Formats: sequence, structure tokens, C-alpha cells
Amino acid sequence: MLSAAIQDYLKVIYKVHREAGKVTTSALAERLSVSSASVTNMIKKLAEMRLVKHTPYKQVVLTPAGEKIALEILRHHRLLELYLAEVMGYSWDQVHDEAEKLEHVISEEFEERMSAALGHPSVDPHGHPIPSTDGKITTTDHGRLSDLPSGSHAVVRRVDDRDADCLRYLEQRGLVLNARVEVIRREPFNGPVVVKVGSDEHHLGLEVARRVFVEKTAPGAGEPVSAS
Amino acid sequence: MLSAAIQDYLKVIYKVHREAGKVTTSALAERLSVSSASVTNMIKKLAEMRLVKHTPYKQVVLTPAGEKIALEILRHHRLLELYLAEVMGYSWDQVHDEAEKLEHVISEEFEERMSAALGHPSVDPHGHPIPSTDGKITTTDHGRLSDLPSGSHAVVRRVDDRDADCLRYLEQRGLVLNARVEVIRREPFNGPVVVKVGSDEHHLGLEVARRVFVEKTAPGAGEPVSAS
DNA sequence: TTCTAAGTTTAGCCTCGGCTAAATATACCC
DNA sequence: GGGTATATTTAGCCGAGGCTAAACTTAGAA
Ligand SMILES: [Mn+2]
Ligand SMILES: [Mn+2]
Ligand SMILES: [Mn+2]
Ligand SMILES: [Mn+2]
Repeated sequence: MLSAAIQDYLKVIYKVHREAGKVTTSALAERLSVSSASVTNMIKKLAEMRLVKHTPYKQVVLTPAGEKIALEILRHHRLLELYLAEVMGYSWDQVHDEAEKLEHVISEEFEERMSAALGHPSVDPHGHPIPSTDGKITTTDHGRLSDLPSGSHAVVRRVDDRDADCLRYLEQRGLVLNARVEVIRREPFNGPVVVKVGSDEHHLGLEVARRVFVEKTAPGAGEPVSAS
Repeated sequence: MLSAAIQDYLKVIYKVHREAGKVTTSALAERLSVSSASVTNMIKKLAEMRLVKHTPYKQVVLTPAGEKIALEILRHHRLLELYLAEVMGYSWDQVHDEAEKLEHVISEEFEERMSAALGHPSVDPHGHPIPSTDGKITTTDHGRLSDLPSGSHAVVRRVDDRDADCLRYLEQRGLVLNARVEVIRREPFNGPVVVKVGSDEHHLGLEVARRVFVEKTAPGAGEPVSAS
């Protein structure tokens, strides 16, 4: 069995690749809260194990074998998050940290029982897709709330899951999955985005608005289409 | 946070102390599947941390601080076993290995939610007592089925939880928690114990009978008192 | 085209928790 | 009470996964 450290590296390489296109030593160092030297070290080891391809000073890319493992861990993580939320009653800001530890130790049995108990779900509590057992994943690219022009109507489809404080802040303002939002206006000089959620208006800093991913809708549309 | 290795050492020291009275280097080495030298090494470290008292060449004893941690891990383990069995549908032979890994990574939040979901239980699927949050544990000393004289009537109250094959074997023969058994006879020369469970007779090797702990009852007694 | 700042790798070190082989202490037998 | 088997500890080693400081690449500015 691969160590928790290796599993985390592969998972983060996969995620940085999705988010930034290119995977660099320093990006991994930052995401893993580890020094660049440590990353180089581990990348050399992963390259020897044929889990990544490394072009020194340039970038690192997952091999098919590496991606398979990354998706397996991602499946663990997201099933766990949903199980903790739906079955055990965690709030969406608590699930990430717990899943981060559990993802490395659960058995295939545990994974399968969670999936069955949840009706073989396809989306986690933050709107991230859950890879299938055989490593398939259907990614939908959504824009950021921070990039919408004023007057836009949209539905929240995904939120960044790593900052618990931010998640609590969003939930308090009704910015949960599948919530409808309207961009009232955008203050200049990178000022806040003013949005309407239900009948309330909120002034969201760009920091926060960048972590909310949305699907645009027609202004007068009815109920938003549920992701499930 | 203490490492998983340290947590396992403390837990095993506690269990060996309960079962054998005296805790020796070699007993720990065997139970932890580790060399004696490794045990000595770790014990020295635990002694420096004031979690055990070590009398070289003699024995090791938990300090109050060490026992507190041991009981905390034991609580995790036993709550997990029960949760896996009751909520997730595991059989009693599957729960130990999974709990052995999870016990080191779950949060207090997870522990509390499991306990609540199970109605704050006091016994795990194998009949072991679950320590309370504040480190209290009520141990009942039961005799072994292998030690009962022929003609005895008894109720199964606890089984050794480490050997999955043995647990499946016992379950198939109806030797589950709270089952009534009668010792029909004992074959000489350390031969098998012949027991009656329900209307079936089974010939149990001493190996197996030693792992079943029972409470004696009167021959004609009615329903056994449930442990819950 | 050359210089320099930022990014990356290398070198050397550390802790943790294992291991084997050798030394030493204890206990038991005669 | 001495000799020996067994248990335990010590000594020295290893791999995993971190770290800092120094060396080296790369790319952008002048
Ligand atoms: Mn992780
Ligand atoms: Mn998530
Ligand atoms: Mn364990
Ligand atoms: Mn148990």
C-alpha cells in the first residue's frame, strides 16, 4: 500500500493540474505546506515509481498509473465528505479536515458501503464530482462568481472546500449549493461584488467571490436545475 | 498529537496488563508483531514522556497519563467496531481490522457523533466494555468456555476479536453474544469440548474454546439476561 | 546579449520507528 | 553456588519524509 504522503502528493498534483494547467514544484510546495526541496525529493521518488513524469525545472505530469491512484483517493475523500454530512450530520465546513485524514485508511469495503448507503452519489457537499470506482470523472467547468458582470443571474454549483471559515460565511448568507444569485453591481477598484440571494443583498469581497463557482441562467428562469 | 505507533503501544500495554497481569518486552513484541529491540526502544521513549514506568529487565506499567491515552484509543476502537457493525452493516469478523486503522485518525467530533448515533453504548460487538469519555471502564471477569466442567450451563459474554476466521467459525455455530451453551462433555488429553448450542452439538478445539468467555448460569434458567 | 531575480535542485542533516547482531542480565537447574 | 538457557538491552544500521543552505537553471529586463 502506498503511504499517505504519496497519496496526498498524487492527489494534489491532480488537483493543481486541473486548476492551473501546469504543475510546478512551488505550487505543490504551497498546497502541501512543505518546502520546495521536499517536493523535488518526493517527485524524484514518484518518477522512479512511474507514477509521474518529471521534466526538471519545468513541470510534473501524472502517468495513467498515477492518475488512477489520485482519482481513487479523490473518490475516498469526496464520498467521505458526503457521508459525514448526510449520514453523520456534519456541517459542510467540518467535513474536509476529517476526510483528509480518513481518506488514507479506509478499506475498499468501507468505500463501497458508504457509496451504497448514499445511493452511489456523483457530487460531494461542495459540488465536486465523485470519481467512479473505475476512475471515471465528469468535470463541469464553471465560472467564478467574481467574474460575473453585473446584472447576471446564476446558480451556485461548486465552492472551494478548504477554508472552513469561508464556508460558514457563505452558508450564513444563503450561498449554498444550487442557490440562485443575482449580481446587482460590482464596486470598482477590485471592490466587493454585490449579490442578491433570496431577498437579501450581500457585499462579497473578491477573495470570497472567487471561491464560488456558478452556472449562468436566464434572468427570469424558474427553479434552478438541481445537480443531483 | 501522539503518533499511531505510540497510541498502539499504550493500548497494547493496557490490554496485556489486563490479560496477563505483568507486561514484558517479549509479550509486547509478540502482540505488536515487532522485534524485542524495537519494543525496548519505544518503551524508553514512553518512559521519558512519563507515559509508562519501566523497570529494566522486569516490567513496564502505565502511568495515569499513559492509561488515560490507552483508554481513549480503546474507546475509539470499540465505538468504531460497533458503528461499523450496527450502522454500516459489517459482520463481527470484519470490524476489528478496519477499526485498528481508523482509531488513530478520527476526531473527538467523530467519536461523539458515533456514540450518540449508537445511543451511548457500553459494549462492543465482541462483548468488550467501551470506556467512557472520562476514562472510566467497567470490566467484568468471565471464565473461558475451555475451563468449564462438563454439565455446565453458560451464556456467551465475550469473544476474542482478533482472529476473523475464528469469529466466522463461531458465528456459524451460533456462538454469538448472549447465546446459551451447555457443556456436554470434554474429551480427555486436551481434546475438544463438546457443547450444545440450541439443538446442535459442536466439537470445539481448545484453541477456539479458549477464546470464548462465558458467564455460568443455572441449568434450567430461562432467557439469558441481555448485556445491553 | 548580458545580468539578475526567481524558481528548482542538490547536499547534507534530522526524527521516527523499524531492523539485526552482539552484549548483558536474570533465572533456573544441578 | 556455578553454569547455562532465556529474556532484555545496547549498538549500529536503514528507509521514509521532512528541513536548511548552497548551487544551479531559466527567463525577463536592461
Ligand atoms: Mn490527506
Ligand atoms: Mn469537497
Ligand atoms: Mn492501531
Ligand atoms: Mn472488539
